[in-house]
Amino acid sequence: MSKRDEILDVTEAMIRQKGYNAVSAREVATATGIKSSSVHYYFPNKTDMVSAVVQRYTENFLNQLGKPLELVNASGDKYSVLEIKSHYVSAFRKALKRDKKLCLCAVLGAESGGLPDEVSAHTNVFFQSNINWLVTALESSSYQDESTSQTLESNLKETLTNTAVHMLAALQGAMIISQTAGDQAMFDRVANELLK
Amino acid sequence: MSKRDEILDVTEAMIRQKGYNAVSAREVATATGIKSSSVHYYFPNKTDMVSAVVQRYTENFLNQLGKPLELVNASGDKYSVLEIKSHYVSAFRKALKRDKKLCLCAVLGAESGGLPDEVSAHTNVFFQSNINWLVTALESSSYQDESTSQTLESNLKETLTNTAVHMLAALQGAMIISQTAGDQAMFDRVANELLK
DNA sequence: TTTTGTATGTCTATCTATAGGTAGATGAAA
DNA sequence: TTTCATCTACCTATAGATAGACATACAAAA
Repeated sequence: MSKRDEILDVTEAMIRQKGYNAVSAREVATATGIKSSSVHYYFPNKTDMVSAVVQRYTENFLNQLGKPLELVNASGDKYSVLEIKSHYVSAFRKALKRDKKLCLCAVLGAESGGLPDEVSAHTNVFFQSNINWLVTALESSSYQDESTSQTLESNLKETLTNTAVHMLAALQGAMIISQTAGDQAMFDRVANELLK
Repeated sequence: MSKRDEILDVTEAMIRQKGYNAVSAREVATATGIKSSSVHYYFPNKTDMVSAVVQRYTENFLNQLGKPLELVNASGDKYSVLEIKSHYVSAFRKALKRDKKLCLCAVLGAESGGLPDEVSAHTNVFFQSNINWLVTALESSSYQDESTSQTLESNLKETLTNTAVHMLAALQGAMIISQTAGDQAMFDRVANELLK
């Protein structure tokens, strides 16, 4: 792995654990076996560095989700609404349980009032992309789903957006509460509610 | 108002906007018209200061909610489940719309991995108290509510805890997304979903 | 083939600003 | 005359950032 990528990895992990302002170039440098001036060689300043982290994180996360219109299960059938939700919840569950850390953008979003504009803008992109992904995925499934056939089509997108924002918000909040309580079962309570 | 309270006010506001590590004693001092050494007169160190902020915040928040077993509406009737939920959602809506700031504990929870233990412990108390409040309030209403009569009583508390954690998580997440997006309507989308 | 040039990645050393915190003087109030 | 609340002055550590030296590697020119 390139040094640049190592720096991004370390920075991401540290921010997810402690927040933007608790991470310094020196600390990142030490953890990657170089000096802080070498960190500045790759990223002229902290804003650039963290912006790169957020962009890469967003990309990776969306890749992990896959294309919202190409989700098929083991039998080759298009995902149902419930399967989409379950798939989406799993992405966050993994992030929490595998890395034992919050979502990067939950942390940055919480601090967003004190971040460089560029960083909070990228954080917002993460949120908006997630909402888009969910709406797109749910939309394609909803047309095949009888339960929504009563809904006027003009309102469908609005309704799905509400669902999407709700899911994203609940999952972000669940990770925060779960981590603060030191109890992963808190996350599962929310995850289960979302799949009811 | 006492200088001590002024310091707590300013500190709370600043943390809610920018996070724990973006707030310094000097900044707090300047905003309250004193010197940083005077801040240390009231609070020997930052951990003490922020712990006091969190405790006061939790107290105030619970006071604002009222006693969970004494909630009555205009007609003098005990709150229904929906009324309880609506009452609870309103408490956060106020915090967001009046102060234009996140919940203090959403911010601290997100940073909790990098906070002094004492501070994150107090943050956790906020979360647990909220969950308790909701479970207690919902419990008293659920006994009167037909829709839950099928539920086995032994499972009721578990079920209500799931609902409570879910609501808290969704509201915290909604505030974060809303603030990052600079769009309060995001919060309302979630609030409406929770009251469906 | 040797030399020279240029880019890459790293370092040491350093700057300025700010952080958290302390010591101890001072003046007003009880 | 002691307590309270404030100040000035200061300390040490760390933050973000920069300048410029140095080594290596590889490519073009002599």
